[in-house]
Amino acid sequence: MLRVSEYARRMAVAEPHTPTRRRALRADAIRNREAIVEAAAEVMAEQGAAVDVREIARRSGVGMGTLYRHFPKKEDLVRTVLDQDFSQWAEAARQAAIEAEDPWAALTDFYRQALSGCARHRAIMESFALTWTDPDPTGIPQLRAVLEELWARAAELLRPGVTTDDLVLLLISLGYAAQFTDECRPHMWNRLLLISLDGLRAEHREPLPES
Amino acid sequence: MLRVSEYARRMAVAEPHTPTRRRALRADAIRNREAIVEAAAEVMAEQGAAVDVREIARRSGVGMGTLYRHFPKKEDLVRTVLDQDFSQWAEAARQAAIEAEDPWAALTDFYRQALSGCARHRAIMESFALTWTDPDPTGIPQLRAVLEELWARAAELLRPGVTTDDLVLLLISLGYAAQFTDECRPHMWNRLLLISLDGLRAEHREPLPES
DNA sequence: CACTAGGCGGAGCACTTGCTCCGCAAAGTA
DNA sequence: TACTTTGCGGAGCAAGTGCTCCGCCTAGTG
Repeated sequence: MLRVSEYARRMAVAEPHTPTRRRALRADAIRNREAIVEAAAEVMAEQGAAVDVREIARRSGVGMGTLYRHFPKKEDLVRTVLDQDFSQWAEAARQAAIEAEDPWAALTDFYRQALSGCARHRAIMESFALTWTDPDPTGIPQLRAVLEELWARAAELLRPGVTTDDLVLLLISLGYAAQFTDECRPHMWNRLLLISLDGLRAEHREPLPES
Repeated sequence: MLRVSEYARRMAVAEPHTPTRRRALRADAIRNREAIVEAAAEVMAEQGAAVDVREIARRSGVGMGTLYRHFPKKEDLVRTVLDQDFSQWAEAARQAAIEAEDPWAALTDFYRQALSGCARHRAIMESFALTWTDPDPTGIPQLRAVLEELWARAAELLRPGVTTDDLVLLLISLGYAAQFTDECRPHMWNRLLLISLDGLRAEHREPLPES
């Protein structure tokens, strides 16, 4: 019969990275992990997810071995950063919306906040393309939920037939424009936003085509 | 003193690919060149310009040497295909516009034609990103000219303050949406288009922000 | 037909990029 | 402090991709 400590060691060998670790992470390991995520977020905002892993290691002042110890696949790191940044971004936009006075201002402020985020974070825009058809999308449902609520609040003011999907696609579409023009004409997307939102108003009664 | 033929040969050695060649291209060379461009156009529409050169060689039934003889850099081939496809695409959209009955229908038909092209040609969409800030842009001026004309024709019907640049950016923005949703919801972009165009109508008088 | 310039094919080079391996360092423990 | 276990660093491997090199072939010519 095995003693408990013996059993624990065997399990630890069998699954060294199981959630119930034998010991807590070492202090330097925690520091390094945080530095990696921070550097990755910075560089992914600038260049998107296709960045060289060596660049992330360099910026975080850490070796390749360390990086891959914490994140066995590049994809793991990318997902971690995306989960974090996408959530923060969506939450900031939601806050902007709930602070608004009326339903229409809520919609406008939501888009304004969200789009200024898109303009400065390449990886977030890219993540739409990845998660749009993903069976287990990361953040889209979170975003959909917010837009669903804004849609419901503004229902009376919205053109008949407009769906939450339309609002999501509008965000993605303008997000691309925002990123596209960010360097040479930083706030040009505001004009398109105003135009599009006016097109969403209830006074337009021409029915929208089936998608 | 040199004989003329001798002189010509020396020149040919000095600049073997000068427009005034010593001889016309061989028949097989012409066939191969066309096959390469055709295959490249096909694969770039599917996958964008980042495609593997070997894939183009394979599809055109030609070796790497042949491909690089005709197009010394991948960039040369990409530009050739893009010039061709972009022009065809822009021309098709222009045709759709001039066949329309009234100025507003012209604008609508132009966008509809252009966007259905965007949806099925990745490289054209990508080329916007490349040529937007390019000092010597390939096709954008051509496109701008058409939109400029449509803008002038529809001036009375358009919201005050709307510029040709707004129309260009709207096209790019919706083009992204069209491509984005092409696989799962092929014509969803039509809804956004209708919404955006309604936002462009003269009845909206709220001034647009400076860009 | 014979000859040759021009064209062809694809193995292979150079570089990038995701990832691994293993000798070494140092955090945590008794 | 001495020792063990966890973590660290970066050279180097493997696969992908742009491009070259060179021996062979053939279209066009006389």
